[in-house]
Amino acid sequence: MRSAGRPVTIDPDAVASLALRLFAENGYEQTSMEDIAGAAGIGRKSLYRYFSSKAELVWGGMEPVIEASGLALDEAPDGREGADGLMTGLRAAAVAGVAVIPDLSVSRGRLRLIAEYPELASRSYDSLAPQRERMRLYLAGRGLPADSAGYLSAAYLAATFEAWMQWAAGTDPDPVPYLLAALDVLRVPGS
Amino acid sequence: MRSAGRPVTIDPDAVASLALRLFAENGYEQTSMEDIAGAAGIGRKSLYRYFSSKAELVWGGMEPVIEASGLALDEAPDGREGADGLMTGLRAAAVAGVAVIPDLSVSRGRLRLIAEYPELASRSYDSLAPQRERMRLYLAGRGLPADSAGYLSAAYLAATFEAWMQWAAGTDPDPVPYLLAALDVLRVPGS
DNA sequence: CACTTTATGACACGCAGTGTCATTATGAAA
DNA sequence: TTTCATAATGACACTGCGTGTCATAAAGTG
Repeated sequence: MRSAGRPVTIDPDAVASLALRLFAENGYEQTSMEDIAGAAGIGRKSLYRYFSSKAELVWGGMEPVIEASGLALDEAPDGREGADGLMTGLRAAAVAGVAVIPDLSVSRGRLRLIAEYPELASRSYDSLAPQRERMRLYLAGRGLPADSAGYLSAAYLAATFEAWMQWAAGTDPDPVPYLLAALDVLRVPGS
Repeated sequence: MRSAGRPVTIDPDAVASLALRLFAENGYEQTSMEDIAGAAGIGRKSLYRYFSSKAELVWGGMEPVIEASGLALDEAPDGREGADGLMTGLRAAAVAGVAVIPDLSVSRGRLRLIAEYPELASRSYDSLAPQRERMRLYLAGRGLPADSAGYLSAAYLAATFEAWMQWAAGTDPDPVPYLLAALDVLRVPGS
């Protein structure tokens, strides 16, 4: 319900896109927030209003993917289906993220940047934390012991993240085979 | 072969121990590097000579554990033993780290601090990177396809890290059962 | 007693991230 | 049109991490 006030004039997507280009050209660490703000024609403080951190400029674009993956979990059948059913749910969640990516080459650029700078890669732990919790609840809600659910969701996220990294490093158009191969290293305990 | 020069007067272990105490008392972010240096009776620059970052004060103490785990991999039998043999190697590596910990309660303190501050937890990705690479080579050197080795080592580290977190959150003296339970979510693909 | 080596810390700098506050642009109401 | 409320904007200042430089002090060696 916006009724009054100055409307938004900054396009966050355009700014993130610009930042990504600057990072690719001059390097992530060599590009300061002030550089980005200057190139975008806005002030540094305004930049921080849309992106809470420098890393957010890179990771922000991955959020729809993560969100879609979480939604797929919620929509999975909620009966007790056993270990095979759980693995099917994990596969569905992993693959669901791919569908919402408008331009795979942009995501590849993001992920390559993340792979190149440890500072960005380590942020995967934070960026994927909500998804880890969601996965944990999904598994625990289907009969998996609480501790196993925690271990499996942690392993799931690490494996799928590695799959995305592997895909980004190459030139294959489709990330799905990478994701499915990554899930092959997982196992639902007690089955 | 040190022949001349002023000998070391700073005890890094004592400084890290002091820092850990300050972090626990006043909070990690509320304790600046200058606070720590002041409490230790040294200068800020000298503090940085022994610890390359604030996080290093916390994570540094975990390095012997990680190193011991890596050594266990090198010492594992190097024949082609199949999937069961590989899992045995992983278990040996995970458990080997426990043996070198002089005082479990200190490690518990470290890990609780890491669990409390996302900034520290996300650093696990960097701190465990050498171990991830070692594990990858171990697996790839025993017949596992290169991509599977990458996925499995990523999942292994995430699961065992989560196991350490779970152990640290509780009061059980022995972390080994947590580690073994975590490895139950892993699987050697193609078997 | 020189001499060499090395720890030490004072000083300064760049940059991330945060807070405050005055200014400006806009739509809505009078 | 004028006034008013809303919200974006950016100027300024500040804390703290991490880095670099450089002069000084404390030891062992010849």
